Amino acid sequence: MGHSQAQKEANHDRILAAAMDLLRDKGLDHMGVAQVMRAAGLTHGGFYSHFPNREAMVAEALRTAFERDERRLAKAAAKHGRSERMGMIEAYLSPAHRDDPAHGCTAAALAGDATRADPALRRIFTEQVVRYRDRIADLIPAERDAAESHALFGIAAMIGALLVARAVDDEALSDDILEAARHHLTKSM
Amino acid sequence: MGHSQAQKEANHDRILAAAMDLLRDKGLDHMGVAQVMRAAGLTHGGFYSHFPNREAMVAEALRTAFERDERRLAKAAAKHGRSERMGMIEAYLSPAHRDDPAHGCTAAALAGDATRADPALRRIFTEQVVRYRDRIADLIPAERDAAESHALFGIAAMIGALLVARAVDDEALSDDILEAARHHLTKSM
DNA sequence: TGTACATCAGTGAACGCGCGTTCACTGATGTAC
DNA sequence: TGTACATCAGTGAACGCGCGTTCACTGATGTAC
Repeated sequence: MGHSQAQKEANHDRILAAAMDLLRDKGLDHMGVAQVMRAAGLTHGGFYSHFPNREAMVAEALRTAFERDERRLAKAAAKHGRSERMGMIEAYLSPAHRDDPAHGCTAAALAGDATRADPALRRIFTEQVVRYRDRIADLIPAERDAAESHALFGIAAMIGALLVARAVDDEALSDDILEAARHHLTKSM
Repeated sequence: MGHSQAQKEANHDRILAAAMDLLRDKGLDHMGVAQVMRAAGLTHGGFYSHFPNREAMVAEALRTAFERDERRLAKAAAKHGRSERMGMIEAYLSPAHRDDPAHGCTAAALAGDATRADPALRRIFTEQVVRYRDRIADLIPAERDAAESHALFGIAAMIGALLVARAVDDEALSDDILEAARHHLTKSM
């Protein structure tokens, strides 16, 4: 009830934060407007003074989530070193990351949905893949083409491993998948 | 308009075939009962003389789709040989496979959805991953544990590559992803 | 072999529910005097 | 500095649409005589 510019901005941030978590947790299709607003502590009607429609919120949440993931990677990548790269792989393919999709890699959480998503969302997803490729290729000591190829493979393999590890309902098997991916990726990097 | 046991069985098969295609094409959540029935040349009301509910159809379609994928792999795996294995990887990671999900690998088509699916469906998915692991490990000349680890990594990497290649809206980039995965996987196999 | 009858696969209208969106209303905020 | 007024973020009921499910009905199939 009532409002102020500062309040509105703060609420917008809370809505967006809720949207990002639900996006990664429930997927593109299963995050409802009312659910997001409830998670942000508001009622669903007020949604439309923050976004023109659901689609716009999803797009902004996706873009913002990618920006933050990207910034995190950039920060980690700043301190180069082979052991750093290994550490990133270990962290990405950890049970902790598998078990907390809501706060994990957005690209992995949405890779499955992206195929069938609106063109606008696929565009955002694609741009992020490109950024990841470039950023990771920078870390690989090889000719540019080889480095980019290596990076693309690494991205695909890590996302695939995380996805399948999450899809499977047998924890031991899921651990095996992560372990296998950690083993083979750290070996080839 | 009338019926016969033979007709019903034939219709059941057509419904199931339509369901499998739509399952892989649209995903677990976007295949509608009416849509499946229309694709099978029937009206939606008759659905319930074939299945108790939507969930049962999805489960049967998923099981059947996996059985067929599995049989195809078994047949291909029968003729062993290193070049055969390479051929399987090449085919799996081909643009043709990427561009025709409706008739492609069911596990890849549904890896994203499986995470958030009903327990019953996750069970089916998991059992298929296990079968793939065992079947593929049989082809790898190494100690059993190493072979299974290699198989799990290969499965995850191939699914991941296909998924990301499908998600991306830039064909050149998508081709690069497939190419990178083919390169690195055939090298390590 | 022909005839009357029961069965049930398939039809299409209707129902209920969830969800995105709209809308009349509210009350605190911020502004004009 | 105080007072009257306009704005608009947020509320909660209501609407429309899609989709899974139900149901009364149909007519060819298959059976009983």
